[in-house]
Amino acid sequence: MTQKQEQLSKNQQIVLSIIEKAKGPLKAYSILYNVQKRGIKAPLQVYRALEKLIEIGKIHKIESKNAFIACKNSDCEISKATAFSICNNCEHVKEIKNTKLSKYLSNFEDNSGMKYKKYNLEFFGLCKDCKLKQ
Amino acid sequence: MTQKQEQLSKNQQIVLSIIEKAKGPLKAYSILYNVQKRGIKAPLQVYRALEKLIEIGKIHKIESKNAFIACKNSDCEISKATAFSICNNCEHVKEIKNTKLSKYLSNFEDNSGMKYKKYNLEFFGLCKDCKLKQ
DNA sequence: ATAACAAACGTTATATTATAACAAATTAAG
DNA sequence: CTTAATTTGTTATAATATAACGTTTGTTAT
Repeated sequence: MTQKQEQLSKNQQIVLSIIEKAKGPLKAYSILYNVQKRGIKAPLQVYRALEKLIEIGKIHKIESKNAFIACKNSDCEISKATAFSICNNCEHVKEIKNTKLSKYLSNFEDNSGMKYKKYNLEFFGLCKDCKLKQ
Repeated sequence: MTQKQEQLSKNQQIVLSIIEKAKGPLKAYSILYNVQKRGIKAPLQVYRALEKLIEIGKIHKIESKNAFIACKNSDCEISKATAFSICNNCEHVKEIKNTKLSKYLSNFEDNSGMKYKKYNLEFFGLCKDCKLKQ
């Protein structure tokens, strides 16, 4: 009856719920500030939860922002392949769910014939709202 | 006779030459350590040079590593569109120069019809050498 | 040449992001 | 139960990056 560990620990649940409620990506120390009333006192407790949540694909790190966002993409295979659009003006971040793109990148071979299972792609531009306003 | 500023400043030259000589991406503080004999004493002097060099496309930042690498890709238009392969084992980083890929990504439209001029893509895997050794 | 402006510099201090190290508590599985 | 693995709590500190200030240098137009 070997059962995969599916249950998140208390700290992991707390951190995940904050990130899922947020409208956009959150920084680690902003998460820390938000969870101090719930008993998490130290950065490391947050970073440990983040690490685990990334590992199991519940959240992603936006590298260019050092911020963390919930995964909205049910079929991203344990977060190995991620793509985001980032607005240069309002900083809005959206995960891109596009089968053609992910297939293209997963099958991409570089000039030496090498393939890569894991990638992270960040697009930058103006989101629709910001484009209109300018 | 309006002339574009092409000449790099002293600090910019120093920082660039260190990065160009390196085999792989360098961290800011490692650059700082390397240039202290040449009169650059403070982090900010390095970061300012890095910022400028990125702006003019001479170097790129590898976001997942917080490290900086010289641009080998003469036609990457002022560093707006970058792609790298990163070895998970030996940490070797290579800029990917692939016209099909860059065209594909530059022309990519997300599900809302939005296009992006700027992107950064980081592929992760095992480089050839590391693959053989395992 | 020189005034006016922009870019780069030097310096100190500090903010932000992330991990090391260690012991205790909790949880899962045999 | 008990062993192993994971998670926790805690303190300290490492690594990465920017703010704010005044000065110096370089460029452009007159």
